[in-house]
This record gives sequence, C-alpha cells and structure tokens, in this order.
Amino acid sequence: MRYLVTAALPYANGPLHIGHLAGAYLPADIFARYLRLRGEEVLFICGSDEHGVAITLRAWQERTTPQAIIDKYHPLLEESLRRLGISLDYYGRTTDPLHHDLSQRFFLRLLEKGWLEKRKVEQFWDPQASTFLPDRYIVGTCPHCGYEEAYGDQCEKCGALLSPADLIHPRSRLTGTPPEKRLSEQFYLRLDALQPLVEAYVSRCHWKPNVGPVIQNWLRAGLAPRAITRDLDWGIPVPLPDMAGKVLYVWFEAPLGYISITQRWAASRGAPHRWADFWLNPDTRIIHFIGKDNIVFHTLLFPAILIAADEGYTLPAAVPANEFLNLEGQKISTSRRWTIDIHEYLRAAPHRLDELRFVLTALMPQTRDRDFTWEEFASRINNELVATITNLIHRILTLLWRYGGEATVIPEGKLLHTRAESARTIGARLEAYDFSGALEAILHLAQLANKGLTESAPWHLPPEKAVGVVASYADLLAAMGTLLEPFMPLHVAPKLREQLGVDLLNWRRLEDPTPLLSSIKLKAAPQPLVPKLSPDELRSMQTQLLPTAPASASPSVAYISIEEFQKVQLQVVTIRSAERIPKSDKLLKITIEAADGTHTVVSGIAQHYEPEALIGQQAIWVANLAPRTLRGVSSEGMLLFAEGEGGKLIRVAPETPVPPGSPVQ
RNA sequence: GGCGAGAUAGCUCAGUAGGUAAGAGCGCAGGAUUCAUAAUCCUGAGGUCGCGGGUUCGAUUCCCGCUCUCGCCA
Repeated sequence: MRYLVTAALPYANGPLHIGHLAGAYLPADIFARYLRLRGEEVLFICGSDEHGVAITLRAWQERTTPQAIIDKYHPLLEESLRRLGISLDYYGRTTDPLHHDLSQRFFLRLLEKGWLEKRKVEQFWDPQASTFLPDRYIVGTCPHCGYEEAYGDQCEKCGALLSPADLIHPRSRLTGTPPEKRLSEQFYLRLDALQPLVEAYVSRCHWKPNVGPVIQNWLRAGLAPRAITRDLDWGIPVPLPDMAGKVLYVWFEAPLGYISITQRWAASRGAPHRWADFWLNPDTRIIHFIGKDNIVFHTLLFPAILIAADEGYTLPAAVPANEFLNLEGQKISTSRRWTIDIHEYLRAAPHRLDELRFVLTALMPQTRDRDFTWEEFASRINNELVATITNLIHRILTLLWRYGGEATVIPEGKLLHTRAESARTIGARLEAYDFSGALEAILHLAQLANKGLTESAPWHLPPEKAVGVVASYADLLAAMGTLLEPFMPLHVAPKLREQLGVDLLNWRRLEDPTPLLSSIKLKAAPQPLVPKLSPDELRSMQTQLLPTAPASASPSVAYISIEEFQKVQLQVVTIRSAERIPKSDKLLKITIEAADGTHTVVSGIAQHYEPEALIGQQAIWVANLAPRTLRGVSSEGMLLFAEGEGGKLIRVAPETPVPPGSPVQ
C-alpha cells in the first residue's frame, strides 16, 4: 500500500509550541515511522503556510514586510520539526512558484467548471495601513455595556457577540484610525451546489468520533458559498486581468500546498511526474494529521475543491484530527506568552527530546482536550519511561553483562508470544490513530517483562543457568529496539539497538512468535538510557520555559463594588491565648482582644503554628463573619493568613503593633 | 445566540450497543525483594460515574432541563 502522510501546514507568523506537536506533528511522525517499519511506501510531507491576512498584520505590527516575517519563521519551523525527529521527506512552503502556479490553475479550473460566482461584499479598510481588517482587528465601544475595548466580533467584558458595524467609535487595532467601509467584489465557491458531491465522499469515509459530529453538523446546517478571494497585496494573485489587488483566500490555496509540496518533492528527486503516484492514484491512502480547528477545511472545503476540479484527484482517506493541549489548566496562548515553544525547549533541554515526545504521546489529546503540567511531565518521565521501560532495559543488560555479556539466545515460547502479541496490539492501536493507547501497550509489555524477570529471579540461579534465562529476554530487547522507534527515535531506540548490537527490524517480524536473534554479544558495559529528571532540573526547565505568570492575565475577574467590600469589617486584634482543640490535628482555639472585648476564634492552623508562638502577636480579624461551631467550640469570626508555597499558612499582621481593635481599611 | 463536544477514583484518562462485581496508569498505605537509574513485584484503601427530573422491573450508560468547561459558526 502506498501512503501520503501530511501534517498541518504551520502558519509562518510564529513559532510552534507543544500543543502543535501533540496535535499534529507527533502523531503524523509516529504513524509515518510505523508504516515505514512495516515496509510500506510512505511519503511524509509538510510545509509553511505563508499567505493570509495574519502575516500582513504581523508585518505591520513589527514594522517590516510579510516576506521578512516568513523568511524568519519558515526556517525556524523547519528546524523545530527536524530537531524533534519529525521525519519529513520534504518540508516546503506556499510561496513556492510551483504552489502559486498550481493554485492559480485550480482557481481557473473551478471557474471554468462553473463552481465560482462573483459577489459584492462590504469590508472594513484601514486607510493608514492600507489593508482590510478582520473583525477581531477592529476595536470600539461595546453598545451593550459601554466597554471601550470591545473587539469587532465579541465584547470580552459582557460577552456580547458583535459585528464591527455594531461598535461605537470603531478603530483599527493596528493604527487606531477609524476603519472605512469599502465595497468590493469577490469570488465565492459554490459549496452549496457541491454539497451532494461532498456528502457522497464523506459518507464513504470512516471518521474519528471527535471528527464525524463536526462534519455532520456542518452538512446539516447546509454548506454556504464561501469567499475564496481577498483584497490584499500579499498572497497568490487571482489570475484574471481585471482582478488586480486581489489574492486567493488562504484556506483555498493552503491545502493545495499538500499537492504542490508533493510536486516539489518529486522535482527535487529528479522525477517530477512522481507526484501523480500519490495524487492521481486511487490506490494511495492520503492521511491528513491536523488539530481540531482545521477539521472543516480538511474534511469539507479541500475535498470540495478537489471534487470540483473533476480531474481525478485522490481524496483524503482519513483526517485524524486531535483536540487541543492545555498548559497547566489554561489555554496555550502565544500572545499571552502562556506557551512552551519548541525552539525554546530545544534550547533549554536539548538532551530531553525523546522525553518530550514520550510525554506528549502519553498526553495526546486524541478525543478531547488534555492538560500538560510540569508535574505530570516529570512523573511520566520518572515513573513510566525511566522506572518501567528504560530501567527494564538496563536491568536486563546489566544482568547479561554480569554473566559475561555473551550468550546464545533461546527464548521460551511464552515470552515470544507475549512479545508478538504486544507488537500486534501496538500496531493495531497505531492504525486506529490511538497513539497514547499504543504507548500504554508498550508500558504493559515492560511490566509483564519486569514481572517475569522477578518471578524467574535469575540472580538466585547458578550463573550457568542464569545466563540462559537472562539471554531469553534479549529477544524482547531486540523487539523493543524497533517498537520504541516510532515514539522515541532520537536517542532511546537507537541507543538501545547500539548497546544490543541489533538493527531496526521489520515490524511484521515482531508480530511472529519466532526468535529474532540467535545470539547476543554486548560490546561495553551498559549505560542507563535516560537519566531521571531531578527536581532541580525540572525547576530549571520551568523557569527557562515559563517566564511569565498567567493567572493575572485571566480576564474573568469577578469584580465586587466598594459597597460590597465595606460590608466586611476587619480589625487588628491581639492574641491573648491559644490552645489545641482535643482530637483535632488542625484546629486551634484562640482568644483575641478586639475593640469590644475578647472573642473566641477557631482557626485551622495547628499544623503551621505552635499555640505558644501566637500569644501576644497581632492578627487581622474578620469581625462580622457569622458564628459557627467547630468541634463544639463557637468560632466568632476568622483570622487572616496568607497561603504561601506548599500551602503553608503565614499570619497576616500590621507592620508595627497598633492598639487592639484598630480598624483595617 | 445557534450547533457540537466534554463533565467517571487525589491526579491524568479508559469504559458501559441499560442489568449484583465501574477499569488503567500515576499518587497513597502495607508487604516482598535487592539483578536494576531508591528502580521492581504483590496486596490494599479510594468513586451516590456533574446536578435535577423522566422512561424502565432496573440508568453512570437512553430522553428532557440545568450548571460548568471547551470548540465551531454567526
């Protein structure tokens, strides 16, 4: 079978982050590597998406040209992917003349076939920047709540959904000047007319459960004609004499990049016609790996364009879209700098790349959004990758080394069957695009091996017997050298094969319960494949990679009015006595002196303060909190403590002592 | 506002074409072990499967409503 595997074309106006990696590039790479290991013919391509209004706007913001923007990011994107081991056969770009040519021919072909129509539309124009503005690049006063920084599509303050025309005093986010309305004529793709053909295609395919409903949703609502041209000076010119100043819409031409990049790959190999093996051949399976934001474009718009051209193009066989990866509970956001960028990770932890691949595969957002936390990053590496997988490898290799490093391998049948079954399971899960499930199966295999080793306990056997037992596990290690390759091809898998002295094997062989090798000879004392991630190393990575705190950036602060705040009566009090409450390990009974005499307060601070240390100290007291009985003691109000690192409580008090009962304002 | 997705053990997630054992990994507790990067193995505790209704002999699983999160569209 011949496969064309693609990963979403990254937009050349910013760096890649771990969410992109987990969403599209990593699964695509694992899949492509797996197919190659099975001996399939695979072409794996990607490239920079270099057109579109966001690049123009970015150029304006940075006071430079679109060309300068893409020339900065195109190499950065390619290097990021390559260094993470994304095994692309070709990384292209949509400013390639081949791509321009192809896109223009597609446009003309669709025009000729009657699938395009002209329409007049009103758009907003920034006269100073000489560019049309997308809705969200227009700000103004919200007509509902009066918020002055509402966006043209939505008011962040009151949540109202707006269109730019609703805004009072609209202005351009780029220049601050009021935008002008301009009428212009654009070409629309008749998706409405193409819908029956698209539906026929969609119904022939099998979609992932997170993809199918999205498609059905669109089809049920009915596809609408979609503008495929724009008034911009950056992009692929509309190839018609009377259309100066108009370019093709980026979502019209970017997917065609999959074709043009294949053409460029073929040309680079000196066989220009070979692109047709993939794109004009129904026996080729085309598989697009993307994030969920691209589902519609890949499952409906792109197939619609290919169908409309009516020239026998191969349609996508599968679009295994992933959901999004969050970071420490919040959306990844480049503009808020809440992100782990790949090029920065490469700089901060160049020797921890397979580890990143491992964790992102385990956390892959295959059916729903997932959350990346540094804590989990460390725990997955230390407890799963190192403790279970690479420790098993090291365990077996050191045993072998101890018994001479050389042996005949006669694996027992049970071990061979376990290995073969695992290889089949892992393969089946990869073919179902269940990458984290495949990784789980590897962990499971390692657990079975650890268990078997513990049970047979060769270290208790006389050496001449022990060698044979340990050597039988060499078959498993030889298999691991290949099984791990799709997931961790940069260091772990090749290093294992090197220590073992075996090559990559064909995956199909792993699925057979026949021995993979007859003898084993280690050349050197084994070294651990992956060092554990120490708390220090983790902290250092965190500080390098997450320079800004995100919490304050959250727009959803629940404001209260001054009147509401004044309802809370705060006083400085002096603590007169403090004692533990019996049968409670957290509560202290505290007597305080306030403006109107003494009161009793119960505080859950026994694990942070010795009672004696509090006596005579001052604190802040919430005087009008409704009384409550805790462990039989009536608590009148509450003392304030700051929550420090690790949940440690620290008393809040005036800087210098004041008379008890002094108000806090 | 319309549409869609999600809400399951402390954490990250599977799962159930409706039915007496609700699962994994991590974490935690106890035990075993010491070949291995204090790694491994065994045992165990932990869940009114988001909230409220309904259908049913029976619902975490179906239907309706609600809340929260996310996405798409306008």
